[in-house]
Amino acid sequence: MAKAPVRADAARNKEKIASIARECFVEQGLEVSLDAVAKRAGVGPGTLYRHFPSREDLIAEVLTAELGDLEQVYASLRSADLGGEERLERWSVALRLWMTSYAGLPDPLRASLDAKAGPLGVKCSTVIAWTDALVDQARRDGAVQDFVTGRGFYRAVLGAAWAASASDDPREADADALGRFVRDGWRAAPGV
Amino acid sequence: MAKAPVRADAARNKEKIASIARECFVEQGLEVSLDAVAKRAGVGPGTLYRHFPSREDLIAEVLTAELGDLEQVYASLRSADLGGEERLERWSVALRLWMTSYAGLPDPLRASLDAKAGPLGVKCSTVIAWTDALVDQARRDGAVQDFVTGRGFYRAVLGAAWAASASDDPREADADALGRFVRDGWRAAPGV
Amino acid sequence: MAKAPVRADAARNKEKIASIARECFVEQGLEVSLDAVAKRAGVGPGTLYRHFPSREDLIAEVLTAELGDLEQVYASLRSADLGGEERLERWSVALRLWMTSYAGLPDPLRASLDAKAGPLGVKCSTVIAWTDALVDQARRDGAVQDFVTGRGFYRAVLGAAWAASASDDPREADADALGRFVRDGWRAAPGV
Amino acid sequence: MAKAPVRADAARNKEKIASIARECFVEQGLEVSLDAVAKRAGVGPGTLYRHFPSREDLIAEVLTAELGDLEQVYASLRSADLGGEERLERWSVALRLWMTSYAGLPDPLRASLDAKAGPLGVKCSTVIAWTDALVDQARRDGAVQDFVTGRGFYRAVLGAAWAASASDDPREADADALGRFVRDGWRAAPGV
DNA sequence: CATGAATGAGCCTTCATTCAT
DNA sequence: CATGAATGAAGGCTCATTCAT
Repeated sequence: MAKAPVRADAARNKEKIASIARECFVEQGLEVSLDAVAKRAGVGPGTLYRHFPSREDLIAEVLTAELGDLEQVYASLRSADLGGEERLERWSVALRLWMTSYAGLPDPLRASLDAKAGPLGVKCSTVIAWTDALVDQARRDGAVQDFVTGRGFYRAVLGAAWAASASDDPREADADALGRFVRDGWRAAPGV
Repeated sequence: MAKAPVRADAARNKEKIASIARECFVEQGLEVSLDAVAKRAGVGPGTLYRHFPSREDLIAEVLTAELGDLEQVYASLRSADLGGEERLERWSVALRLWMTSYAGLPDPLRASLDAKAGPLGVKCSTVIAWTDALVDQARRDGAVQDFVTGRGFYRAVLGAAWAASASDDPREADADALGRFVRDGWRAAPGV
Repeated sequence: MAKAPVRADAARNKEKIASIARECFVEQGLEVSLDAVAKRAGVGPGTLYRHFPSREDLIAEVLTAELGDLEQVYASLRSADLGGEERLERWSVALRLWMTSYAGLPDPLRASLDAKAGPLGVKCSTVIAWTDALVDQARRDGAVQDFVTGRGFYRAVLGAAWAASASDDPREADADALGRFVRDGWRAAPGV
Repeated sequence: MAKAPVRADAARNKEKIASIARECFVEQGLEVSLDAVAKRAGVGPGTLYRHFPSREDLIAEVLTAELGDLEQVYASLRSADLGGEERLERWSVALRLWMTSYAGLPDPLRASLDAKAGPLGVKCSTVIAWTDALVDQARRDGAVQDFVTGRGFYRAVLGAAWAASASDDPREADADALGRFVRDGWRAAPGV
């Protein structure tokens, strides 16, 4: 009952494609021609298609690597001796950086939020679960407002990440300002 | 004093194109084929191109109509007997609705924020100016935090509008939640 | 029985168009968009079309001015105290320069040679007649071979002018070399 | 030693396209719509594009067949027991016929003379090399004038071929007359 | 008579996806 | 299984010519 005798060369190919795709995404954004990726990886488009039937599959695969870094941040924040507020603030920064690993990433991320089934949706639900855990932890500290959920937090940060990502000009300031909106809101604190 | 002896037929055609384009945008989003718009408007692609050399020009034109509604909201808010907070909150809702008039609108809006020169940029700077005025008014009421600018407010609402706009499912709830993030932030009020 | 009360403004317009067209031809070659010419002349395309129903008409008109210069050369050569050979050689040079007044001119000139009826054909037949006269004169001096006709001479020079006209690089040398082919042929003189 | 494992079907397709293109060139000249060629060959425009990224590539390919004939002429002339003059004369005729295989061919040929890099330039440099060899051979026989080079000879014949090629009317006579110009020049032999 | 808006076929190119090899 | 050739429907854009104003 041999399960799946995954051929070594096939596995190598898949990995190769993913690693090249990552380079392309970094250099040219997520809209690169898949043909170009295949060519650069030294395989035919059919091979790419076999391993990653859709662009989203490829993105999901590539994002796994970055997910590793994010998980480390998550783990360290969980155990860190920090207030809930500080913890969540750091998480939102890490989240935003992850969401902007490649130009154009926020778009498929949003799509996967709405249609949860896709390959990206699976990856993202992990991140949302982490966010949920951190939000809960913060809630126990009384550090977040009642309406805040992990999913909502994730979506809000995603919107800010998207809005801050300009084509040429990174404008870190804008990203920071948007972070403040999401964290503090524009409204002057009641009673101030 | 014949400044622009706009020919009647040309004007009619331009208006026709814009109105058909609006229909197409509503039905299929902003990515529709321009040739399809032309065909449906009963004109050749060259005619469409004459009036609107780029997709952005067409979007800008179509958006002008919606801008009229928004201006009314602006005017009424300016003169309304409301606290700065309430005023800004209502503005943010109107802004969001305007920004999601068509599927895919937030994208060109963001692009026009970064490259201010385009035809959309011109339209949008008006909206930003209105936002600025309302933010200033609210600031005099002590209703907004110091870091808030009109442009920043606009961008934050845009991000929320984008994040809330799903392909199929409007999910009003999400839009509201995102509105709260932008208004109140996730952080529990200091001192709570 | 007023014949044709050629309106003054119409005449002025026609002249204006021709003069602007000449500028465009010099700068961009004969392939310029007629719309562009019209726009630069400050008239509508319809007006241009009324005066010059085809591109060829426009070229023919513009070429008339250059024709004036060429006629002067012709007149001076006719009366000059020169050998038939020298005379014809100088004519071939003048002819070639006229034929390359604008980039792309040789093409319509050749077309008008074959379809003699067109507006250009009329102009060119004058030039061919001059050439004929000079060839005859030279023949009486025993300076040309028997097979040479005015038309043939004209066509041979046209071919050389076309072949010498490169896009960027004028390469006068090539033009000279081609002139020698047409004058002397590649064959070593018999008896040498 | 599999150097180029050219797929059989691809090769067949490429050949098919080239052969259809040849037909179209013969019937309608070199300006045919490439889409039309593709359709007639029963392939999509993308397939044509894959094999021949530019019109020039297609022309170059099609010309290769004719080149075969020309090479045979070259080979037979090289070894023929002929005087240099006769040899070169025959070559000029073959050259002219090759240059007028299709309506409009002289234009890209001239372009490739100036910008030697393109796909046509490569093919043509072969022909020029052959011409050079024949000119040299003729020079050793004392059959050509000093100023004659292979390249110049080629260009002169090209100019004559262009000038002789009318749209409708082949006018063989004219072609012959132009041939005489290039061979003998219009000038009566010195000393006559 | 001038105007310039309208036409609309046609150009080349791209690229996700399929399928013969 | 890998390959890469083939597909073919768009896409945006141009411009000589016509004709309503």
